[in-house]
Amino acid sequence: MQLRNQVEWVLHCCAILAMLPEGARLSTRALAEFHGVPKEYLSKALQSLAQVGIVEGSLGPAGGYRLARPASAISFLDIVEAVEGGGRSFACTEIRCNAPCHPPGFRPEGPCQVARIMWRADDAWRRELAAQSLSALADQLGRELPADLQSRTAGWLKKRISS
Amino acid sequence: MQLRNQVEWVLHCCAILAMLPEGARLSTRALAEFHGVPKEYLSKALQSLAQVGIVEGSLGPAGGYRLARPASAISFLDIVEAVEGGGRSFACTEIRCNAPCHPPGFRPEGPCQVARIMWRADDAWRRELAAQSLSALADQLGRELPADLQSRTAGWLKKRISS
DNA sequence: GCCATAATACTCGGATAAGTTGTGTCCGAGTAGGCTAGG
DNA sequence: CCTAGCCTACTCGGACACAACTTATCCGAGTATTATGGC
Repeated sequence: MQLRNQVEWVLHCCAILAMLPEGARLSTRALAEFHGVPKEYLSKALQSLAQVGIVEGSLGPAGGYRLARPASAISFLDIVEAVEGGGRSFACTEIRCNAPCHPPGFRPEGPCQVARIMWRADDAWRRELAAQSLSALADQLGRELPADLQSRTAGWLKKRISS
Repeated sequence: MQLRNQVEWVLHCCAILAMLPEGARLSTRALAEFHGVPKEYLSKALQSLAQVGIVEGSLGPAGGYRLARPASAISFLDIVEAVEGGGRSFACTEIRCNAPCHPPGFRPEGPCQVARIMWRADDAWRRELAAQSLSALADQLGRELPADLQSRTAGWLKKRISS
């Protein structure tokens, strides 16, 4: 059970976007260069974010992406689910109905006991991610990153910011 | 992020094994027929369980699998990790080091802030699964399953039990 | 100087393809219990 | 009745095949900004 690497990419991209000045945009190319990942594939991941309204793209030169809502209103879960899809990690196929000693077409009421436990763990995972906002990540990065690195990064970004 | 269907299969198999009388074995074929899944592929999953000592197989006729330790000492996490592997769901490739404004070969101290949050969610998932034992599942099944279904199942199993 | 047009830089979406993983099948080797035949 | 050898049923492990998914790459269409050229 592995998450795609796109998840890592967009989380870092969102972190960058969250630290940008209000309204500033960054192009897919700039984000891809900054993280050293293929531009066109990253673009697909960012499109997924745009589709669910986490991020907002604009066309033309000086176009690019910016957060569609304040970073405090975007959770890790929002981002992960945008890329990875919202389904549960455990899919119950109701194999308990296949027992040859059961009458054919038998359907027990209530969800499978095994699935219930797996889903509860899944919910715990989701709760944890839902509790983490992008702004909290940005704050933490601002606190933990060495000052010289922050200023060098800010300088590099300033050259690539559109509008 | 989907778990394999093998996970569902072995969880149900373990539930059956946990409800068997002390020392009784059940062959892969019986388990596969009971759940309506391909015998040979299920066999691979059971081998994974045997490798980590959750289950114990024996050769020859009247051979088959039984739990290698009491059901109360087997957690859902044990079973899931046996099949799915113990790695984390989020793999951090340290793309924060790729920024072109950083000195080449730059390695920050401490784990990536993004990864820390993802790993915390992962830990919550693991904790939840580790807290659920096989015996708890067996108890719940004994309580919730209609009595007639239980006796029909018990009768079917009795014919297939070895030794 | 002003407007129309062209060039540019970006997003969007589809097509394609290689690599990896999940899913399933097949078969031979090894092992242990049961059955049969010969003493 | 006893024992040796065969048969059967099972696990184990490897090899193989197919499908789905991941991870890209490429290209054309659409759009908005900028640059250019004619008036």
